[in-house]
Amino acid sequence: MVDVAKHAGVSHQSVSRVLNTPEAVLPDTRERIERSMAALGYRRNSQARALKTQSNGLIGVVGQGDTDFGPTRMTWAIENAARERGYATALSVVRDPRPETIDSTLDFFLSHGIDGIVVITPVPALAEAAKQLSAQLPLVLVTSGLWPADNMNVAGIDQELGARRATQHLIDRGHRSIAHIAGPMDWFDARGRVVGWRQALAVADLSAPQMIRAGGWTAEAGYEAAQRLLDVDELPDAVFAANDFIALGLIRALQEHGLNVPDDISVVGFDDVDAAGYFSPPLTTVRQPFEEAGWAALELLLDVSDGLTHVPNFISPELIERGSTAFRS
Amino acid sequence: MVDVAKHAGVSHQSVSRVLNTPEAVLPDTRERIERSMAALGYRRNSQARALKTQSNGLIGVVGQGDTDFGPTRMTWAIENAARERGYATALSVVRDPRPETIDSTLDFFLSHGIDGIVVITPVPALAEAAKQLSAQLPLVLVTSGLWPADNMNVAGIDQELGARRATQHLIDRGHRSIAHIAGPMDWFDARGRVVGWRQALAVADLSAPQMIRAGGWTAEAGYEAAQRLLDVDELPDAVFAANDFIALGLIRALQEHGLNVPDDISVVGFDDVDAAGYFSPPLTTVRQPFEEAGWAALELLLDVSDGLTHVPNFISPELIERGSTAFRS
DNA sequence: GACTTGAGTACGAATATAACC
DNA sequence: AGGTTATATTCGTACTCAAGT
Repeated sequence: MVDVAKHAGVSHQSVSRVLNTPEAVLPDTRERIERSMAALGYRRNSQARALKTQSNGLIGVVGQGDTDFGPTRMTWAIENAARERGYATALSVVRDPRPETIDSTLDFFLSHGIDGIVVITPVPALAEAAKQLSAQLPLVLVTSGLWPADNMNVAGIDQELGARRATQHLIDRGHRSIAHIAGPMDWFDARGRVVGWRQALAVADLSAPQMIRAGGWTAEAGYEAAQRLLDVDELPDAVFAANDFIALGLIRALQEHGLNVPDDISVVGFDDVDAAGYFSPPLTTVRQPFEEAGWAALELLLDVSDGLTHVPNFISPELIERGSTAFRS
Repeated sequence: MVDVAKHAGVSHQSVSRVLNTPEAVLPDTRERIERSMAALGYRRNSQARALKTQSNGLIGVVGQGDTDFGPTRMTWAIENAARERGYATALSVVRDPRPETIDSTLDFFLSHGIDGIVVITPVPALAEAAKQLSAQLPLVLVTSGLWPADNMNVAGIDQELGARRATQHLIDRGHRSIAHIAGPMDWFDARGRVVGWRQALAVADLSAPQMIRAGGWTAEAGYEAAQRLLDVDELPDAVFAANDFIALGLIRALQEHGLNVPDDISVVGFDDVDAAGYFSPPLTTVRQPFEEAGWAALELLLDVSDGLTHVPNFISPELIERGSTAFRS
């Protein structure tokens, strides 16, 4: 910056002004300075700027787990939104949800001078840790509507609504006995989907026949859970699976039992993963609007940084009908 | 830091020494300073540190595209390796590979004071842009072995070897006519797998019957490509699909044509996605060691930062045998 | 002389205050 | 006086160099 000032024959203060309040500099002076900047290939040092302004244009995203579909997509969406707004995105993945691991992760972020954090928190452990941190810096939680938002800023996708839509879709097709294979119940998403399923059944005056808990979000867990579903005497008309991969494992188990999907039993998934349209049969599922939710989370974070408060913002998912659901004969 | 110094009754320089060269300070002085730090809840300001040291502990990872399996997993793996080494990971996703988009992305990174960049570059466009940048800061390319590594530091997974193993697996089971559905040919990975396939066939003295090009990495693209495969008179014994989702679309198309997998035709995929074991039939595929490759990339980057040069490091993938391949009757 | 500590300054941009026309 | 530009100082850390034991 001093170099530029020297080159343009002005003081470094004028150069700074061109960068920050260009309207307070005479057009010809400004132009001369701008030419000098271009000539010297000047680029503003972000470290020095960060030191002075107490802000380095870095947003942290804390995620969990490996390659779970939802969190991954959400991370990408937030990165996209952040970049549009001129922020870089720092990533931190919590591999195992023990308190000390989480603390060290958040601490790691804190010590790297982050302007704000978006915590994608599928499980309570992360949410609790985030709660403590929210006193220290702007923080937004991305999770389902189930989290008791006491003083926390939350954005996300309305899991209950998605589950209601999935269940209602089955009800509309004449199914009366609609089971649910839930995801890992420590996940907010899993709980939200259970609640939505129950709500839809209650509104239609149907009882909730069975709920099987899958041990994970994978096809393997779905397959295993399906074995337990098949163990009972009376099979349901339809099953709402907590995600697409669980649905995939379920379908496989059903087929191995000589059951046809959707003729004997309808199946709905959740997520709309890329391959869902090419399962056998193509899977009816619920698509989550991650891009939109990512935007919402970032806007919320920026508002929080500015000291504004906000109402939680939950985006609505959409049902995608394919071949795994049919009218009950 | 001055506060800590005042509290401990020493100069700020001694405090700095405790942080950077603790052995150069007397144990009791050090202890007193450490107590003061704890008492005041002192934490070192990373912005100021970055300004002085010209390094802020930030590694950039530039990725491409949306949620393609490989790049995503690789990103996660690098983040993991970086954190173990004390670096934060900044993420930047290039959505469309036009030169100006790429330049602005890399520029964005540069202006955020990054110590080094890992570019996960599946396509030439990104690789070219990265090449120019490598003069300005430590940079490592993650890609397949196909990239002509002229002066570039490259790490990755050996795509050709993986493809050879997949093809050899089919050859070992008595297949003689082994087709390939390739991924998008602008991807290095896609090209590497084609080369590996051809190599294995050549070694076994078999001709390469057909290569169909899929328009993407999705099941949809695989399904569409399979239609073209089925259009010709003579069907192959087996198909090596460029990834698992293409294989999924292919299998679906084959089944719609009344063909049984693996009895009529064997199929091998690539990636070993979570659901692969629950396709119908469970998919034989090639598993890529992303964690290991992520480590390799980061180590390479740190070496490059230290001015060392390195030989390219390509990790070997592994074949996972499941039910989609059988011996030729 | 070996070792420990302190004073002073640089990093590069932002800004309050003063000087200029 | 009002609009521009310049001077001087600040942010928090690291590090050189000198002083003290």
